[in-house]
Amino acid sequence: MNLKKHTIGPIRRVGLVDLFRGRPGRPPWDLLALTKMVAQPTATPQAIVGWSRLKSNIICSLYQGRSGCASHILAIKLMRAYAARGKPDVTRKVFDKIPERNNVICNVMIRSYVNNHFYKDAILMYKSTLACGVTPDHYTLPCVLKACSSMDNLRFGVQIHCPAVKKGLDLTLFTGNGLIAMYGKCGNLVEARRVFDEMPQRDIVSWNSMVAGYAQNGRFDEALEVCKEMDSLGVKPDSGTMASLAPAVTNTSAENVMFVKKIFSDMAKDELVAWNVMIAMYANNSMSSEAIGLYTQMEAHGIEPDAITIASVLPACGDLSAVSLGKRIHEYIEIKKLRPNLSVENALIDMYAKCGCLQDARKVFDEMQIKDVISWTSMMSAYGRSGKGEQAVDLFSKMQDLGIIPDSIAFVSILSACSHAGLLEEGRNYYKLMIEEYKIVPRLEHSTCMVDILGRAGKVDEANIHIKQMSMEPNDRVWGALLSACHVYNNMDIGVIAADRLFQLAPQQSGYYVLLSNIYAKAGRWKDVTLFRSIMKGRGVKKIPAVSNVELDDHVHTFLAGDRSHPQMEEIYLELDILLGKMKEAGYVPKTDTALHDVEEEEKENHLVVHSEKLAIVFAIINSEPRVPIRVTKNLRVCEDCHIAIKFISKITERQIIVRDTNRYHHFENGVCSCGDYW
DNA sequence: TTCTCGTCCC
Repeated sequence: MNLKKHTIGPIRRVGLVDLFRGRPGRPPWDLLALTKMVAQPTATPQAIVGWSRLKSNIICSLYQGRSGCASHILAIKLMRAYAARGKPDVTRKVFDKIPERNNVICNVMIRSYVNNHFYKDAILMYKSTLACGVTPDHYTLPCVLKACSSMDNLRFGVQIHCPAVKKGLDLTLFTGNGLIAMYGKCGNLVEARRVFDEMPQRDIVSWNSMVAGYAQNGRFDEALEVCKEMDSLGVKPDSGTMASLAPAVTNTSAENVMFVKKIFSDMAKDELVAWNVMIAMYANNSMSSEAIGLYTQMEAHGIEPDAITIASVLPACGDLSAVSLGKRIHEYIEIKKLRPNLSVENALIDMYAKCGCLQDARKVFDEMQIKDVISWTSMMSAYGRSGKGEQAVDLFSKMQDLGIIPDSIAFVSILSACSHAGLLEEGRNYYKLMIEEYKIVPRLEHSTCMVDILGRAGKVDEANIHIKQMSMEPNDRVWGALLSACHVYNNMDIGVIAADRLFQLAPQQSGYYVLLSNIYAKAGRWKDVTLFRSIMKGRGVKKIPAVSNVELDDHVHTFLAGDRSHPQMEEIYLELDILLGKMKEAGYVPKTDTALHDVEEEEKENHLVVHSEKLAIVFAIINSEPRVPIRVTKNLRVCEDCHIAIKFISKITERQIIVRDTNRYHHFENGVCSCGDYW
């Protein structure tokens, strides 16, 4: 519709109102059309402005000397239009001008507040309507209950329950569902279940609310149980069921993932939410390739991704260093104008950071109109992982200057940045600041960072003391950090203590056996190394196979150590041989003392040559244009020999090589690594 | 009218 046809000059305005007056019982059709247009998400700013100019007089005129159904219809439309555009304050202005209010108008006002997350105002409005003698009905209560659950306000929720029972509304579908959701969200699952059980009729939302209640409170088995109960009663789960279940299936068993996958596969694939939940579930269960695969399928299905899809799939791109897909998604965000959106932008920063594209991450960060503590944290950890501790420290003070309060995770980020950059004093200060200024109780993650900071700086004894002074029981990561320090600084005494604890806490983690074996290997105690290998075998511990990923043309290629399965393998090994020759000419000496096995030097050298990251890098060299940076992601820490070797490779081939291991980033360029050989 | 999905650290 063209706004020009509805000129909104003063003359026309009087005309409209006159038209209305002349036809009691019917609102002027073109005004209604205008209202509808303003309510559309596609309404232009001009339309809104035009409408605003109308609104100041229109309501007064409408109600002049009359009150009636027609005036109410128009007023309600106007209120809804403003609420839909996120302006509950303007809605309220319209509301205040209405002389006689019935419960429909009050309901609309309350809902405007709730839908715009103004929960306190919604509850205040509810109270004042009660005071005015307007009685709440089966439209009012679900809405007010939603406000209670969003605020975690169990006390007021219970106060709603009483009048609901008096009127028998608790047995109606919508109010009953609202009660279940409220009790569930507020953690009173017994009461939620009671309401659920007493409802004479239930629908899919009742079931979903019940599932959500258990899932949100960490009672995952019960959430799954309710799903199975539905199934046995022939109630078909829908996309809402999947969404409700989502909190229950992050970091969960393969079995649970399969369960949700089954629900998804039995369902019509036309609902965005279902896809979003599936993608998020894959991403949250370290199934990044599956997440990306499903995203591609979704596009093929013609379903348009929204901001939530994007925020769910980007971490998977980051995880696999799939930067070309990440960039494509970035373009999509710009095309669909999904920015500004905090979650999307924060996810973008993280994706670029994990792909080693610091500048791109920083660009997104700088362009953001509003930044929250997560944005700052993401950017700090981006610098941290790349060994740019000073920049992280710099950001931390800027964040403080802006009055943004760092939370527990922000401190994990900055501490971890300090550890990667070897900033011992800064790390100590931040730890102190966190406890003394911000009154944050240190979590295991903070201690892990502190042990890491102390340990990497060679203060192995002090790190050991830190562990002894912890108020919480140290976990395997804390001991693992200490063991790594012992490995770097050849501290066998403390290393054995740490390893001893680790073998109790995480007997299946091969990495720790390898570290301790390597400490023995460095000391030439091959008997102990052999002993450990037999202990590992005896306990059924398997070495996690080293895997390196490298992206080429939107496709992720995976290499195992000693891999010969890749179709281009012959070419890769040939090229590797040539490269090795050049490297040795340039002064490369394989560093063999960290190899686990007690074998002859030459044989050890062969083991090292075929480490997965070397294969991945050579593959990328063969298949990509000169000077294009190579990005490799590894599932374990990069070993000392590979680190030395890649420095040579970066110089010989004049390539930037960016390797991400489990701990951090290594930007290799012209024979130098960004970590300064400190990792 | 009611339910439900996303971002940072280890």
